[in-house]
This record gives sequence, structure tokens and C-alpha cells, in this order.
Amino acid sequence: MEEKSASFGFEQHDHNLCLSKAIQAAEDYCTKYKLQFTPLRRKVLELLLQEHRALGAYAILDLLRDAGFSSQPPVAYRALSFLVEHGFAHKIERLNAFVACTLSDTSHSPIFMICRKCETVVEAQSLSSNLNISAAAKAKGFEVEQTNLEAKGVCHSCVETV
Amino acid sequence: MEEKSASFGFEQHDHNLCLSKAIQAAEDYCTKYKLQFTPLRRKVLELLLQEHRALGAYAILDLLRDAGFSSQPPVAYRALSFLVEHGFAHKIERLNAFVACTLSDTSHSPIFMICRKCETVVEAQSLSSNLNISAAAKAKGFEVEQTNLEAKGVCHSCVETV
DNA sequence: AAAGCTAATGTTATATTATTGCAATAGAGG
DNA sequence: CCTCTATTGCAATAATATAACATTAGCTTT
Ligand SMILES: [Zn+2]
Ligand SMILES: [Zn+2]
Ligand SMILES: [Zn+2]
Ligand SMILES: [Zn+2]
Repeated sequence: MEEKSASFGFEQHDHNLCLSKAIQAAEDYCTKYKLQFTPLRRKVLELLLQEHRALGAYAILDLLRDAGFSSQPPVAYRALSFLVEHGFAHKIERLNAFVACTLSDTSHSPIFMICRKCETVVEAQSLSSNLNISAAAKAKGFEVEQTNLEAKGVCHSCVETV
Repeated sequence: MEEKSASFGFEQHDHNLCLSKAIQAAEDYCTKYKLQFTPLRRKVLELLLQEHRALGAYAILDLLRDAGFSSQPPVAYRALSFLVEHGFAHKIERLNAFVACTLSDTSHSPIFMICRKCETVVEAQSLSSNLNISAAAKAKGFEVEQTNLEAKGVCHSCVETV
């Protein structure tokens, strides 16, 4: 009874599994590092994991209200800060929105592919590109601490549609 | 009487020349493509070129007021849109701010190195990294249209200071 | 030059995104 | 249970950005 209806990585996959694994991983990480994976934080991560799209803070706030939490901006922003800080989510700067992390590896330099039609956000691990960047930077005497690459384009599903 | 006091590319350089060249290039480009390089647009580009730092729209607005222009938000945002659209400036998403383009090549995929201490923003041309990204994307069936890489770190001058 | 058209700018209002400061509450640790 | 700290709730406001419409400037055509 495997469900593979949701799209991810621009591919079909078992999204229920995808979601529960990510939650479990976050829980394990928090236990290990004595972080508080509170109901609020868990809920926000779940909301982000529902879809492989970036959600704005105020969209999350609406969903939190539905779930019985407070719906004041700081509530969402603080939970999101926690999730981003510990690598459970990322901020997509060009959308002012947040997406759940889909890579198990903590503290990575992600590449995001953002479909401008369906707004799906897929995260990939940076390949050698990161090395090139560091090299280019080093040549200019710059110490890279964190990189963020956001690619806008059209995904497989959308490229065929008008 | 060469002046090399300003830092750029984390290096000393003749900033007056740097500025006037960029203005001239923009002027030439606009003439060629019949774009209106109006006093307002020129002024905003000049303001961005003053420093190799990203300026927020409202900072620009303050400077515009000093220069006798209107200081309502749309004035700055429209001029910035024009400059960004035609490649004379870029938006630094993680700063919600704008920086003058320092590369002559029109329509490129820039890399920005942002010093978190002095806030200098240096633009570099992407090397082979772009190819890697497109390759990674293609593997996922994604058509890259535009990429933006922002690296946070510490520049040469600041790395030595506490 | 005058009229007509289009692009750019001015202006007002409002939408969207994000933070500050403080009070109340929940959870960890003794 | 008590204390301390982290988290959440809440109110106000800051910072960033856009929409809608009026006015002006710069061309084009007559
Ligand atoms: Zn999934
Ligand atoms: Zn799509
Ligand atoms: Zn310069
Ligand atoms: Zn610096």
C-alpha cells in the first residue's frame, strides 16, 4: 500500500514516509543535543514538511491558528529561527519563505531549485561548486562561512505546460 | 595623483575611475538600446556606486531626498527595478538591499561575497560552478533560468580584526 | 509649434515581512 | 516542591515592498 502521489525532487515518492522520517530525525537530533523539540516547533516543521514548497511566515501563522496555537508573528518567526538554526529548515531568501530540509546531513551548503510556475522547491547538495566558490573567494582574500544558491527556473512537470 | 583609498574586490583601487566608468558604461548601454537613463536613475546608480556595499531602498530614499528628489518608496523601487532589470545593479536577497554591478558583461550569474563585519559586497563571475548547477538540475529535470549565489563570510581586512 | 501618445515620476495609501519588549507559562534541574 | 531558564503569548511597531492613480516629461505626428 505504498503511496507515491506527491512530487519531490521533481519525482514521485512516498511522502508520508518522507515526512515521518524527517520528524523522527529532528526528534533524534534534539534528544542528542538536548534541544527542546516542543509541540510548537514540531508543528511548524510538520507544516513545512506537508509540501515541498516554501511557506511564508504569515502562511504558517494561519495554519498555526487553525491548530490552536497563538497566531502572533513572533510565534512563527521564533519557531522558524529554531528550525533554521539547527538545520531542520532553510529560508529561501528570494521568496521570503521557508522550506523543510530534505537532507539528513546537518550543516550543509544547499542549492535550491525553485520552480516559478508551481513553486516547488527542491533542495540539492552542492557538488564541487562549493569548492570553486571557496577558491574564487580565497583568491580575493575572503573566508566563506556559508553559501546559499537559489536557482529559479521551471521544473520537469511545468516545462511541458504552457 | 591617483587615488587608491577605497577597497574593492577586497583590494585597493581607483574608486573614482571605477565609478565614472560604470556610469559611462550604463549611459552607453542605454543609448544603444534606446533606454532612458534619466537623472533619477543616474542618481540612484551613482549612490550605489559610491560604496561597494549594498544599500537598502529606504537608505537610498534618504539620499534621494538630500539630492532633491521625491522620497516616496516607489521612486526608489522603480529606479532600482530599472537598474536591476538592465544589469546595472543586483539585489542581495539576504540583505534586502541593492549593489551596483561591477562587471561589464551584461546578463551574468553573479556570485556575491558579503562580509558580515564591514558589509562590503564583492561581486565575482561564476566559474564552472554554474555548469555544475545546471548539470545537477538537469539530472532532476529542472531548467535553470537564473542563479544567484550569496556567500556570507569575512573579508581580508576584517579577518584579522577581532 | 500644437496635439496626441507613451514613459517616467510624484503622491497617497496600503500590503507584506519582521522585530522589540515585556508578561505569562512550561520545562529542566536540584 | 522550588528555582531557574527557556519558551510561548501578546501588543506594539519597524522595515520592506507594492497598488492605484494623478501629474509631468519626452517623444511622434501633424
Ligand atoms: Zn516528500
Ligand atoms: Zn513546477
Ligand atoms: Zn570602486
Ligand atoms: Zn569586511
